[in-house]
Amino acid sequence: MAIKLTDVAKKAGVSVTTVSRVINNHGYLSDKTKHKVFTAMKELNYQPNSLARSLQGKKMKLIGLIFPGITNPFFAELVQDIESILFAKGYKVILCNAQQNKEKERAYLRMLLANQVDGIIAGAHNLGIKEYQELGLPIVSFDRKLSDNVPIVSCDNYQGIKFAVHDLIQSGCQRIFFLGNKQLKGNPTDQRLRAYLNEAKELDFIPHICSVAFSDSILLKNMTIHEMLQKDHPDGVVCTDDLTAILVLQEARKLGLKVPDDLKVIGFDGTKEIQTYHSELSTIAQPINDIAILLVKLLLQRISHPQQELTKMHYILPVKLIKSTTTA
Amino acid sequence: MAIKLTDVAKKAGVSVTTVSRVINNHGYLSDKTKHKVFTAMKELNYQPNSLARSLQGKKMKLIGLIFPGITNPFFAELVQDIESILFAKGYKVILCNAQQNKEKERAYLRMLLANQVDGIIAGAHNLGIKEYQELGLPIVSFDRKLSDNVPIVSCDNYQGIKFAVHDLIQSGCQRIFFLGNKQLKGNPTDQRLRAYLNEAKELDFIPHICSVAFSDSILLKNMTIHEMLQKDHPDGVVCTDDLTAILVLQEARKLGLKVPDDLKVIGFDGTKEIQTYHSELSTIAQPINDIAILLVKLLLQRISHPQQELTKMHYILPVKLIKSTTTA
DNA sequence: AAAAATATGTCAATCGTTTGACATAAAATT
DNA sequence: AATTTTATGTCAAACGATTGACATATTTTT
Repeated sequence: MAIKLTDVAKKAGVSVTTVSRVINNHGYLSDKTKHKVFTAMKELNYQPNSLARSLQGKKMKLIGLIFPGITNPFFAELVQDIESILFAKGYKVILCNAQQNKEKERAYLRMLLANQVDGIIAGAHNLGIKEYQELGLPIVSFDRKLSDNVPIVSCDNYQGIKFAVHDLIQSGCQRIFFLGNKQLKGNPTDQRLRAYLNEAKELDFIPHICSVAFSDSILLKNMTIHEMLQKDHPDGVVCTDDLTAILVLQEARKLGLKVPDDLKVIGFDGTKEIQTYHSELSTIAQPINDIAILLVKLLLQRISHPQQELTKMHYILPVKLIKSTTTA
Repeated sequence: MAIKLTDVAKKAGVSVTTVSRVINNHGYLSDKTKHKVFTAMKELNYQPNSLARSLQGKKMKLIGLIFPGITNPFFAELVQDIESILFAKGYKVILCNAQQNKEKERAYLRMLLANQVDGIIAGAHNLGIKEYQELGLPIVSFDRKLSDNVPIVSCDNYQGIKFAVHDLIQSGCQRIFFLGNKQLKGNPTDQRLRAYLNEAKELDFIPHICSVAFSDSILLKNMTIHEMLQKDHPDGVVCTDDLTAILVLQEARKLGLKVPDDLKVIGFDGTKEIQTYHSELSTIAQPINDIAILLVKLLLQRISHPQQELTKMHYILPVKLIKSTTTA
């Protein structure tokens, strides 16, 4: 059995109450006793049982992270940053890969509740608003509208696509396609398509939307991209994520199209990984680390002041154009 | 406050004991009562408090995953697979990004202990054997020797590099370099260098080792690779991971070397991501999903039969050569 | 009709920790 | 020397669920 409070008390020659008081710094305590207790704890390598503590009302210091998965480098970097920041603040993280699965996400929510997490950072959103509202837990959301009382953090999606379109225009493109999800669901990411359409009007070019969904298989995406390139002859493609942009580059190569001469491509996300291992790709970089910092900050605020009114519901962080050779 | 046992009992019109019995299927129970209780649980959306249950000695159904991080696609895919498999078996996962940090890893171990995890899957190894032995927890390890009583799962590292070398030889290479970690620490991955050296002897070529560490920065890696390509003029490079292989391809392009004509490159890992987004790269593919399945299977065995003697300490799974254009 | 099996309830202890109430003793302040 | 402050101890009740002991019905089987 693991070491417990009574063992520490015995070793230190004090009562359990005193040990507990030392740990929780509660009531009067002499330096001598504190020292005795701390050394006993060290010698026995004592770790208070989180479960028992939190039954008493103490916080579990546990956060649930719900994301579609971590194989997309964007989510991998975001989740890793969030975990690191939380760990530094003494929090632990339960990882939930919800994929595109409603039932799995619902099961995760129940499980997180049963495990007394202090809060949730949600970046996957297969469920309706209702199930999130009913939780009665501090939640913050990345890039999706979950419910009226859940703050959202996102990058400046509108400005990002505006940058992208302007970059292509300045590089001389005339047939600029939008490649991404075309469904508008009331989420911040809807601004990407909005920005594209507005800029088309503004800059007077004809909008062309080629629709691929996040959940489409690679084969399907490749097919769609192949058809677009072959039939519609775009000279510029704005992609709503970097991975899709790379598929475009690969299909272009197969078709013998020269990038950037025949075709210019720009992505979205700007992860370290893509910038390192696909350094040719121009992209719109989301400030991943800042997003992570803000998500954590807002969540911890909600946790420590649950009934405090939210002054701001939507936090928009700036994006950066990273120009490379695919739009040279 | 969350719904608890007493609330369910009241709603169902039975005693708490009965509700607990229904949940744990313990003792005599009529279908009628079971039904009453289950409907009450559903109506109230009741979730038993895991903490309280596991104070009673029930398992937390919680597993700690210790890995260097998840931004490397190999670990991302492995961790995601492990999580999915565990979730399907009713387990939850605490994510630990140990990086290259001894202290962080130690802190994670303490934390996992305090949170009463049922076991640990370890893929990061900054710590010595001792700290892992002292845990008194079921552990399984990926690719590293942790301790005499911790089973190891790894791919067939030796065969992998042997495949790689043979592939380069068959493609006509004569100056084949090994690019990776050259330190031997008693881990299964040591077999990679061993295989290279043995094959050099066997096939009668001069071994050249270019050392880059997993923890080196990208800049440093690039510099090392640049020098190797420029000074030593290899015509084939065996890399111990795909990401490094891609750096080689990028540096080669900068130097105007034609791949595969002037230089052939082969990687190691074979993640879905690299195969999709760097489909040009020849590589040795680890069976990631099978590794995940086996790690979980072994861990759950250790958890359910903790004192059962281990019949086998090292599980080696086969690798596959995936031939593409960088070794054409 | 008696015996056995099934079904439910009451009560209390337990898991490890926290915390308030209360007692008491030593040290510091008047 | 009297009073206040500081330091520690004892005791017991929580937190929410589990489970064994025991009692008492209600069914089912002989």
